[in-house]
Amino acid sequence: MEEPTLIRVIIVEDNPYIREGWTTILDADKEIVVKSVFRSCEDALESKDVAWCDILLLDIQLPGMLGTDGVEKFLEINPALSIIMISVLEDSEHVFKALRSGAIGYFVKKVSPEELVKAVKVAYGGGSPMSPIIARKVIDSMQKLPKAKKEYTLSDREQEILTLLGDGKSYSAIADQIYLSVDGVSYHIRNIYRKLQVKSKAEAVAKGITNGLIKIDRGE
Amino acid sequence: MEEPTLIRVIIVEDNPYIREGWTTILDADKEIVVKSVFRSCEDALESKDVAWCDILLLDIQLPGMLGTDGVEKFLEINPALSIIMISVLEDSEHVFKALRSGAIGYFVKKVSPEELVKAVKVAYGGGSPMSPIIARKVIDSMQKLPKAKKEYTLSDREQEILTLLGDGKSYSAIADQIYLSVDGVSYHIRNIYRKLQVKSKAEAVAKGITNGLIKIDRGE
DNA sequence: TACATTACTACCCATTCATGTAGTTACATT
DNA sequence: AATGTAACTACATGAATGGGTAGTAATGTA
Repeated sequence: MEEPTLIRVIIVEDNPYIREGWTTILDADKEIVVKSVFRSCEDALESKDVAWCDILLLDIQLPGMLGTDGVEKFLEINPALSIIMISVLEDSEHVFKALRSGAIGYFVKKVSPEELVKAVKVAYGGGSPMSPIIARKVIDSMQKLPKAKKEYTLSDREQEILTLLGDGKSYSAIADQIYLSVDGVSYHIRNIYRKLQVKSKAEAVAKGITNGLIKIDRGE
Repeated sequence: MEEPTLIRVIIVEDNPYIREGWTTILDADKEIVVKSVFRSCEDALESKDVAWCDILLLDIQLPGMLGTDGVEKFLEINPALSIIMISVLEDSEHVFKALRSGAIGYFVKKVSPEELVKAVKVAYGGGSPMSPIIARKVIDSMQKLPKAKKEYTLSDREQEILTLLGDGKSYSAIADQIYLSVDGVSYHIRNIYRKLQVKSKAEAVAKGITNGLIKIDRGE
């Protein structure tokens, strides 16, 4: 019987040499045990081991379902699974697709045995194993999006009202909610329009969201 | 005269012990030279060294301007500067503020000498040095945002019109632009409202943007 | 062929919006 | 004490909006 502290790993990789190489490397570590090995997402998804294991090493270029597409399916079965992509592909497109789908780490196949073992342990410990180059791609993408925002300066009251406009509220609904006359609301909205250089609710909301002026609740 | 291949580092940190410790550690490496050391962003920003160096190690909790606020100022002076935050603070808020402002790496102060040296070299090599735990926070935030989008299926015509609504166009302006009667536009907008479960332009635009239905041009 | 759906046109109407003008009150600056 | 400004209230008005109803041509489906 194995110790309960062993890190249980599944490998999905079509190349038999790499597959066996990884298995050997990981099994050699006394904290890690490779539970199952598959050559496609389809095979792995049929297995019951997915629900029991901790870490999944997943290739992207596989016969049948691509690894990036498999990520979500594996997580549906076992949301606690930590998926590390290990692929020859290193371009931003694949990296982001994988990470946005729910993978928590990404390595290139030329990974060294030490790195592989470390990656599994890091993932098990709640971290994201990835090369600094991959990390940089992620950081760069974070920095790009919120870039083009002009600095509009709205008062607290104006932001509050703009947010309510984003919820589709009418002047009178806003007036009720913030205890103000309809004309008071109108007063602020005029000022918002002037500052944002717009002339309708829809335009104001659009600029408000794209410039981070409105705190969005994706809750509903 | 120094070799041109030396990695030039600036340190901004108010604690003199840490400051000197880092300097000693980094200077001991033969590829790295610490060019200047400051105890506040203000001091560093006055210096001309910022424009010449490669790496900036920046604390967050400083007297005067916070490191997270300083990031943008340093990058204005030298956009090629790679800024690594090294702070006692590890919460998501500070991590994201720093990284979104333009920092490319983040470490906690208990960083080991080896890690510090490695971080500087990784940053110089175009990577993002950060602990796996920090990386995980970043990945988690990536996965959260585009998550809650329900799949609303709008026709091409509806998307087209919704995008125009986002520009603040009126029914008649849209009608003119896409060669349709005002009532035709009204027809589509009603359907958009039904599908998105909203009842005003502002609300439709808000949902359109947050759910990726509107292609935003931040150009203007 | 009968029936349903889609993409409109067309008309109506109460409500809401955008905007102009004209006060009032409170507070800070000079 | 005078001036200015921010945050409102109040009134007015034409234009735009949202929603209901009805009809048509084109397309697809049973």
